[in-house]
Amino acid sequence: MSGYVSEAVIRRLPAYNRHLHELEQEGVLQISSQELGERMQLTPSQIRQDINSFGGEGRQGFGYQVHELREHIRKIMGLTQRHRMVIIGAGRIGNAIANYDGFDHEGFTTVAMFDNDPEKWKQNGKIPVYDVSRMAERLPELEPDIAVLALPASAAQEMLNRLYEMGIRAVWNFTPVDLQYARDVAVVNVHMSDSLQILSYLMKHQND
Amino acid sequence: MSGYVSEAVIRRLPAYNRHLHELEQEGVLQISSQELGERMQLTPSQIRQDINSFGGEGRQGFGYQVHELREHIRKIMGLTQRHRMVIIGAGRIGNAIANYDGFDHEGFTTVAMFDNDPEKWKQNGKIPVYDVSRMAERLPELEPDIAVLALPASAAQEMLNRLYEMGIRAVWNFTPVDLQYARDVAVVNVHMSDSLQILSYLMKHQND
DNA sequence: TAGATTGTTAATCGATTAACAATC
DNA sequence: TAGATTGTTAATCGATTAACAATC
Repeated sequence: MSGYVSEAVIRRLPAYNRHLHELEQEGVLQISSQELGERMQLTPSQIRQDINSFGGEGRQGFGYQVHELREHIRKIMGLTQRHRMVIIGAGRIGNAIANYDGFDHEGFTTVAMFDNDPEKWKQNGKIPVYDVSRMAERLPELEPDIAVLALPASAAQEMLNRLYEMGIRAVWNFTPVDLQYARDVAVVNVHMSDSLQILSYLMKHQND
Repeated sequence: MSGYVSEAVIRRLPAYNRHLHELEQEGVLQISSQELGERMQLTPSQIRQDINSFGGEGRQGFGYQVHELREHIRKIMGLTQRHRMVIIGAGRIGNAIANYDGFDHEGFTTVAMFDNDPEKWKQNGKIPVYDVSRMAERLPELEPDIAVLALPASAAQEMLNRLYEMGIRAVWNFTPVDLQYARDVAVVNVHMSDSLQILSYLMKHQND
């Protein structure tokens, strides 16, 4: 039965999606919680708990239909519809995201970028780069549902506030800032420095 | 007393470091678990439990010395020493990492990149790009302690194996692959697609 | 049907929060 | 000293694991 999906499960959903996709490509049609667990390094018990919590269905004695289960996951994750992203900041990170084909392939299209440097106001491959001060005019026609923050940390919070006023309710944050936001906004952080610091910690404590 | 530091605490360490750094820059000398908790969106209780678990010390009636606490955290995270990184893959992601000044500033220097495209075997700003097939010859003089995987997913696992043979014991993985590795290797993943998919999930379930 | 594996309840484990005595 | 806030123990909460009856 599909009830409350815990944060812990939500964080694992992309891994389920990824592993089931791999299985599909290998031509595997059906898999038990035992086998999937070995692959994903989770216990069979946890696999079954997880799948039940988000309403996936298996068949006693057989296991789970790979394709059916993946489609169910894609549906509840909102991956069956396309998303339109605007990237705020056309620096290294902004451009790396804009040019990474993978996201487009997974349903996330970058429709425009914004920067305050006039040098950058030009077509960048398929993606136009606009003046960030003209964002309010541009957004209605662009119809983005996600904004990507790839600008200096010092400008991040105020930009989020502006984006909120313009109707943006989902933000993918690449700045090393813990943003403050209303409860009706979804924010996911990619704190790369944090992740590198964790690696440093693990290196130092490998033998503990 | 400094005992076992849980995974959950390790994941929060970079945020402590970041917030204490901000406080230092604001000229704040001392802070209570109450105030720090408000800032970091954690309960005072958790702050005290966390700090005690990694051996930080406060003073009853006063709170924690900001600078002293941060230095303690930097020390146990291994951030007081420099790290030398090699980036495997000189594509968009590899270059974005190489050229992001922030990491260098925090003690992580990129000493070289490797790629299999001869077009890219040249000096890239301050960073040389070498032939990936010559990695074994190059690594001894470069003395890296971290390898960054920024190459196609299909090549990631084998590259990790090769790097292990060459003595690398810390890997920062940007490929969308769950790698298999020996217990004496530290691996931290930056699964950007996963993070974007989680955003998609949150957008869809904002009103649940 | 018999065997396998799910769905689900119960037990365990770990992390967070609460409470308060210790002490600066 | 009195007030404030830590350090630490106990209580609670949530997530993971184990167990097993249901059932394909």
